[in-house]
Amino acid sequence: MLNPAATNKNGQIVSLKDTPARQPIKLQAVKVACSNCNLRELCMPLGLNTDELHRIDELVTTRRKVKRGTALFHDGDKFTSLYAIRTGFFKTCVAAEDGRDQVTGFQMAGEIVGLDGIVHDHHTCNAVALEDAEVCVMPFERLEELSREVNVMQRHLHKIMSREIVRENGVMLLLGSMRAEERLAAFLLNLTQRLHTRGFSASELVLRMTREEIGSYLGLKLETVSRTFSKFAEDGIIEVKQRHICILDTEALKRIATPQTCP
Amino acid sequence: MLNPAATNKNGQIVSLKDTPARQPIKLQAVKVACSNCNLRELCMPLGLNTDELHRIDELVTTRRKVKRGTALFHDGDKFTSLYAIRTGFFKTCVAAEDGRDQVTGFQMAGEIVGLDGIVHDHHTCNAVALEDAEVCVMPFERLEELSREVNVMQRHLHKIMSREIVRENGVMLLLGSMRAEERLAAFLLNLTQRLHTRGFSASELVLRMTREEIGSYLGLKLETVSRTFSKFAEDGIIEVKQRHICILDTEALKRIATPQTCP
DNA sequence: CGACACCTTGAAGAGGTTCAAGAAATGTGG
DNA sequence: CCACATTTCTTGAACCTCTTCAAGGTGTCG
Repeated sequence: MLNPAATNKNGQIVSLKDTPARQPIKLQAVKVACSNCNLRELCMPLGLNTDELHRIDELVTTRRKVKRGTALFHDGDKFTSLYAIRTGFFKTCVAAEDGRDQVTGFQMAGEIVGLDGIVHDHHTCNAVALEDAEVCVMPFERLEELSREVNVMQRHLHKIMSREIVRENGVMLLLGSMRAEERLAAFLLNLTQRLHTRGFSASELVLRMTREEIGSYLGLKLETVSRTFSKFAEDGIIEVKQRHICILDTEALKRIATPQTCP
Repeated sequence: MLNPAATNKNGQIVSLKDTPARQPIKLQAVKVACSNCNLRELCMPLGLNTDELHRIDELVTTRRKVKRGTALFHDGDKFTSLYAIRTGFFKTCVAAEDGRDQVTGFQMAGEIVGLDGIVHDHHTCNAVALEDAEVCVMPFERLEELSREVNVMQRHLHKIMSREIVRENGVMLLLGSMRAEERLAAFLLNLTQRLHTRGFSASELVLRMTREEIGSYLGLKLETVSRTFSKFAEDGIIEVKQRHICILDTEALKRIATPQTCP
């Protein structure tokens, strides 16, 4: 029903409903307008009136392209803006002094990164593109101004931050009390659910990250991730071909991710 | 130098610099005023002018007492307010369907709880007092109104949320990539540092939570927490008498919490 | 004083890690 | 476009950290 292959030639996730212009036009020449953006319902509040919509078009003045493997921002960078992901896929990670680092999240189109920077005026994590990406730059001062004047925008900003807090609570639950299979099952369900929201298949996906990155996020070693994938495949729950995953039995994944205490 | 026993008869942490009135006066009769509160510098932004200070006094209309072991709010409760802790000590925890629950944080005087509720208009975790406590109720609508009108307040609210996000990033690093001793060392250092900020000793503390709650927070079993305490004690790093902890060698704890890759 | 919650410690066991080797995919330069 | 280097993934075997199960000790509160 839904098209699992709604990606461009690089396999990137490009859009919710249609594909943006592919011609190599100068970006500066393209009018950046949230009011016309097909991702608006993911980044922006609903229920804006015409006037408010125009106000919001003043928020994003520039877009920025980020090449695969490079950082949108680094730990320590001055904080100036939040970023709404337009295309591509990111990871955020924090680094300990001894070099260990921990992936704290994976972000896809329509999601916001950069919230970590607000508190100290400097970022405290790295945001790295896992595939060529483009983000909408939202200067934070302008965002604050806007949310003083447009109530729904204010509430929206607060919800975005609260959502991130709640998401991290969930990750803490995962890291603190789940076993390897439960973690990976929960991870796959989370990814597919978010992809599904964006119009993709709920049963087929292409992982944008390595086993090591998945492991870091889930508090496991890459070998454990690989083994657990293999186990799921043996059990007929998923099909694995490198980064291509087919989910054959969603219910089984759900049972694994949220085990029921037998009554 | 600093008085580690700046607690009231119940061992509660009561204040930053002096002790509030102990007489059993009706709370409604006491004028609630942030401008006079000795914890203001912990909850509220600095650099408010006189006018802004008075505006802020309109924010907190009521205080609420929470008995030890009872909840300030539950998972599922309607979200109405944020709470600034005035006295006492809280834990927040999320519950999985199967009954497991995960402590997501411990909060002390001057800290804010309730941020999880914003995104869905309902709370998604429980906030439970670990000792008799009192909180300042900050109706969120009023807080939003205030932050529309007082810029420093707006920025402050954003920083509080961002700080929580950054804190949780740190916990994810801990849960995802540290070993038991590292976790407990980091935990002790974090607690004492926060207590120190509030005028208490940096080397002596009384734990407000059980070994099980510490374990839940750190992703360990209570036995492991207990054993690790014992190990630290054997090594002469701390002294443990039930919930009374004396830190004898802070540097050792730091070395354990952030191991250096030998050069 | 007795009941209850909390903490400590030991011994056995399991789940995940570490180390290692090889296979598959991907990227690079001639 | 192919050869080669590099990265990524898989799988096995030994090991280790933490958990589980169990028992006893300590402290607290009605």
